Amino acid sequence: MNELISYFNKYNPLSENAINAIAEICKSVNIKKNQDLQSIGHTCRTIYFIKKGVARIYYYKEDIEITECFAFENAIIARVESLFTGKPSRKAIQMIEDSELIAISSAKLFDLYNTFPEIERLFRKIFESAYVDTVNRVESIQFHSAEERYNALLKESPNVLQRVPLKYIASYLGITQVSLSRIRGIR
Amino acid sequence: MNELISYFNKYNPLSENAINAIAEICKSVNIKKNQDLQSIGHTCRTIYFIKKGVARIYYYKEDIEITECFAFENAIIARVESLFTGKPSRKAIQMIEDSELIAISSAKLFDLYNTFPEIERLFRKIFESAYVDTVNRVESIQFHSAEERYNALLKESPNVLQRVPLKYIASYLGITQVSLSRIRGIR
DNA sequence: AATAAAATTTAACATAAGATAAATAATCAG
DNA sequence: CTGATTATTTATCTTATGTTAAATTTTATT
Repeated sequence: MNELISYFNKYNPLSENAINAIAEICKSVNIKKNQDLQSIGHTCRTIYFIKKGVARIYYYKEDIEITECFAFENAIIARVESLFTGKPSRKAIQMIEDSELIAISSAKLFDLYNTFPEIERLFRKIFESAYVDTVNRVESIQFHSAEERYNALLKESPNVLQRVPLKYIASYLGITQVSLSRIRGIR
Repeated sequence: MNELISYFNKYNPLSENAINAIAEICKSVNIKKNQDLQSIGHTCRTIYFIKKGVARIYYYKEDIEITECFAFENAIIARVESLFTGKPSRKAIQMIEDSELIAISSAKLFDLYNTFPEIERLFRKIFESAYVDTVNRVESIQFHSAEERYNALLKESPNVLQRVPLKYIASYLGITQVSLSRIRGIR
C-alpha cells in the first residue's frame, strides 16, 4: 500500500482513518503478460493502481485494434467513459508485462465518498488532473504531426520503446505501423 | 439563476442553503459579439455558465488560431487546463454572439467545497462528465476522417452552422478552411 | 538449436488533406 | 446604398500518411 499512499499524497493527503477505509476496499491482483485485466463489454467497476507493469486501454474501430493510452508504474488506470456513465465499456485494459496491481472497487469507493469527504476530494483531484492530461492530448493529436507526436512520446516516456511493442505505439499515435516505421527510419 | 439551478439538477441537486451560497458568488456578465471573455496569458479564475450566446475557446499554434471547443446555452465553460493547475492559460474564451453569462469565482467556489460537500460533489460530477466528453473527442479526432467529424458535429449541434463561422469550425475539426470547404462542396 | 509465429521494415502506389493564390460571396461601417 | 473588409469557395500543386504486399528481423515454442 505504500506506493498507493505516496501517490495519494501527491494529490490530497488523507487522514489515517481514511487510509484504513480505502485499504479495506483494496485487493491485490497479479496479471500475466498480455492478459486482459478488464474485457470489452463489461461496465468498469474497478479502478486500478499499477505497482508493477505496463497497461494499455484498447478498443476496436472496425476490426482494427486501437490503443487509447498507456499507463506505467505508480499510476491509476480506469475506463472512465464507463466508470462515470455506468455504461458498458467498448474498451479493454490489457497488461503488457507481468504486473502487480491494486484493485479498488468503484462502488465501495463511491460509498466512502459519503463518509470521507477527503476521499471524494482526493479522487476529484486525481481525475481533474487526468482530465487536464486528456485536454492536452487532444491538442497534441490535432495539431502536431505524427513525427512530432512520436518524439513527444519518447520524451515523456523514454522507456516506452523498451516496454511496449511498436504496433501499439502506432495506433496510440493515430498512425499505421507502416507510417511509424517510416518515421523511425528517417533518423 | 433558474437555468443554472436546472443545470445543476441534472448532475447533483443542491439543498437550498447550498444554492444560496452559490448565488452569492455569482455575477452576471454581458459580452458583445466577438469580444474575449477571458484573454490569453491570464490564469483561469472564473467558471462561466452560458445563459445566452455561443462561446469558443481558442489559442494559437505558431500564429495560426485554433478553436479548441464551442459551448452553447445552458453549458459551463472554463479553461480547465489552467483552472486545475493554477498555471496561466495559453487559451482565450471568446463570445461569438452577444451573450449573457453567469460568472462563478473559482476561488470562492473552492472555498464553498469546504463547507458544502454537496457542492464539491456537484462540480466533481460536472467535470467528470466533461472529462468523458474529452475522452470521446480524442477518439473522434484520432480515428474518424475530417468528413466524418464534420457530419458528427452537424448531428450533435445542428445549429452550429448558423451560429459559428466556418473558419472556426475548420480548426475545431482539425483541418484548414480550404479542406472544410472541399468537404462541404461534395454534397 | 530449429522451426514457426509474430513484429517490424521496406517498397510501390493511392489518396486525403495542406499550402498558396485567386475568385466570389457575404458582412460591415460610414 | 456603396465601398471596404472579411469569409468562403475554387483551382492547382505538394506532401504526409494510408494501403497492400513482400522481405526481414525478432521472439516464442518444441
